[in-house]
Amino acid sequence: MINFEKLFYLCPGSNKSIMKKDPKDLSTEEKIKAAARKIFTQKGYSATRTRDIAEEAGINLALLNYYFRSKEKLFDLVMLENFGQFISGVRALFNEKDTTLQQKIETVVDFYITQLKTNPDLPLFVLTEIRSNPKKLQAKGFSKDLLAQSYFLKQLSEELKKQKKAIHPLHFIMNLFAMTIFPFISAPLIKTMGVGDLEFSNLMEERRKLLPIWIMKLIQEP
Amino acid sequence: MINFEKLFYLCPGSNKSIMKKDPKDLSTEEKIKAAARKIFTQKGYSATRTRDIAEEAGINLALLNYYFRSKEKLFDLVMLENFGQFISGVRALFNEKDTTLQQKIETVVDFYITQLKTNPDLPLFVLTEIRSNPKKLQAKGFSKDLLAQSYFLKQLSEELKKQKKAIHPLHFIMNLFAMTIFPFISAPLIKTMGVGDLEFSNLMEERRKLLPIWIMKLIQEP
DNA sequence: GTCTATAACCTGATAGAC
DNA sequence: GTCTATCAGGTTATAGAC
Repeated sequence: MINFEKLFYLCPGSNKSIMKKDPKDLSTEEKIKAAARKIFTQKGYSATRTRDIAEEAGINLALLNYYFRSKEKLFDLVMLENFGQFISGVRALFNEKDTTLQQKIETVVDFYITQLKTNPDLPLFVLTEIRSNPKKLQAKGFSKDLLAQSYFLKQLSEELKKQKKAIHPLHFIMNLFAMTIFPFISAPLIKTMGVGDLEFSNLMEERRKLLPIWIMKLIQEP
Repeated sequence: MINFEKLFYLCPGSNKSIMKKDPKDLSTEEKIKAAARKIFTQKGYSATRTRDIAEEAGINLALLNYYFRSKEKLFDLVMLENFGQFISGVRALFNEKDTTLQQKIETVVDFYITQLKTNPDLPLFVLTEIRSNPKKLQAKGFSKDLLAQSYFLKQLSEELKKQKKAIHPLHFIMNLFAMTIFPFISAPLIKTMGVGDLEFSNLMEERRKLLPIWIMKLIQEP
């Protein structure tokens, strides 16, 4: 077993990164940020009105500007934290030296499924905002060597070489994230086809165990 | 080989469903619709200003309301066409009686990869709008029996039974669409990691061949 | 720090001339 | 059918009292 818990604490804005507090104990600033986070993530930048955030936070509209100056500044803050929560936790994991490839895959699947069960709106938010503003990625220090220099990629490449597979390792990384994240993104569609909330949740629990097996099988078998 | 081309013609709004015309030959109404389609799909409902659509169409703002009465009416039109393009084509395919499971999977992969190469913004648009307005789905006649009653599901279930796998068939359908669509959704992220446009395109071509093999392997092997 | 009131701006929609 | 000019409504941001 590896340091699974650690991932959560690495995520800025994670539920687990702050001690749980009674909403009444949060400072006004924190209340606004929490409300903004919730509504921005759900509806995106343009569809969110600062009035809604103020109401959700239980404070006055003017206070929002008092603390954060503008809607955009507040958004940038939330956006960076959401993005961090979505991806930064993986950075540390990718460079663990003392875990196998399979263990890393198990951890990624486990981490995201847990994360997305409580925060299903995150991927659509992150992907939409990245598309409409790719610059802010690099500002966050996100660059090509996050993956390229990672120990994870090294392990994966070696495994592929061992199997004599001349397939780009990126294919398997895409498969990993696709199979893990996509079901949550398309949940509204899946639920339209007669899958209830409980059944959906159960399916995701099954995937927690199935995905690592499947992904390893694609990597290892001829 | 099956009727692959047919799928395109079943898609309202598909590039292939209209003869290609010089933009100058399009009627004003068509020009507005095309512009609206482009900008709505790229930026979503709220972030789109009717002024932008008018400019893109090369006409005046007032004309937009003259032809379509309101922003929302225009959007609904585009939304239904986009949604149709994204999913309706599959309906017919799912009920072909004379193709094998594997052939259907090959066709779905082929269809979506071709579709998404020219229209990569479609999935994020469709998924975002479905989440914020699930009702419009049923209005379009989309219901649980699209999949539940399909011949595709029947074939898949039988194959699983033959392999004595007690795994919900939905898992494999999720895998199919996830592995096909997700790479396009996350393209901006992938390109940040040093993958150029050409390399990305090549990777997708490789997936056209690899995905059916992988998906069948997961279904068939123990 | 927090509120009310209001300024400044933006956006969708329409009136009316051509 | 197409345009210019403008209205009506809503949104962000600020001024100023407490």
